[in-house]
Amino acid sequence: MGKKTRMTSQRLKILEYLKSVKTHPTAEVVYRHVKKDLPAITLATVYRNLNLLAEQGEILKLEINGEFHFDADICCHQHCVCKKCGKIMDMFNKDISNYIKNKLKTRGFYPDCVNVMLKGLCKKCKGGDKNG
Amino acid sequence: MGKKTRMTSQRLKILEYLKSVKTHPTAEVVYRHVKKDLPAITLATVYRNLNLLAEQGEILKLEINGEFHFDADICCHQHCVCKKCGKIMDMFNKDISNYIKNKLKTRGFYPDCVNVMLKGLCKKCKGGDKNG
DNA sequence: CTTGCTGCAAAGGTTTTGCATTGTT
DNA sequence: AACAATGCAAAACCTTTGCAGCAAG
Repeated sequence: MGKKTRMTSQRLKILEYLKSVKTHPTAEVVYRHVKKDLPAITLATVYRNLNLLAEQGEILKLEINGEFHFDADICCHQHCVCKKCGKIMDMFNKDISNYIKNKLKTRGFYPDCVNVMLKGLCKKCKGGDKNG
Repeated sequence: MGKKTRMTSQRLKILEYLKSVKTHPTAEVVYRHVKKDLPAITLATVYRNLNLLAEQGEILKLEINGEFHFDADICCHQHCVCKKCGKIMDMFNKDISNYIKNKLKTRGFYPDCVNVMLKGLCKKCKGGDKNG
């Protein structure tokens, strides 16, 4: 049985904000937005809630370029990260995730989550990149 | 054309060490091992070299649990990370990588690297985990 | 010789933590 | 009334950077 938790205004706002965007924000960005409605909130509280929500499986915690990013979309999808501008894009390809799960003859590993991350260039950066 | 670099004893040792192990060490771990042969080397030098080698595509830089890990095996493979003990295992499944590459109809993203990471429990931790 | 690389030390940035207080349940 | 969660401040942590001297080419 999971640890007992309480629903606070802070936690609710953080989750609502995350669910309202598709941008995979960092804790700092979540903090800046949530602070508009809850001026007294601190970054520490944001971190604590994001980590707790991630532990509970309510949100995803992604590691990108040395920072944690958070995503309220916990359905199977992939992430594309532009090496130049840092933009993070979602890619919804059920086939890929299903294929990986079916292929999993890992003999000795029991996965509960499959993370697919593509690094490269977005359309805009590819277009302007005459050297790459 | 790539930036001009020099092969130093430090860089060579770091690369040799990475190629000799299958453990995906952090910079700190690389530092501790390389220091045995090069007592004067500093952590800063290790970081600089690891980042340089990664930029040149000679090694992989992985983000796992808030730290960077390095891997001299640049062939297509996947990583399994145990959520309990932190162990990182390789999984060599050419099919998965090929499948992803073939499926990539990303319309507006130009990937040059596909990163597949599985999180879950290793055999040992699964065995001893009566609550999971 | 040139200039890329090193060691050293210090700084930078993100994330976590201790503690007294607050607020859910 | 319990005790989970908060705000505040400080710490912890990993990684990067400035600089003067060193060394690979």
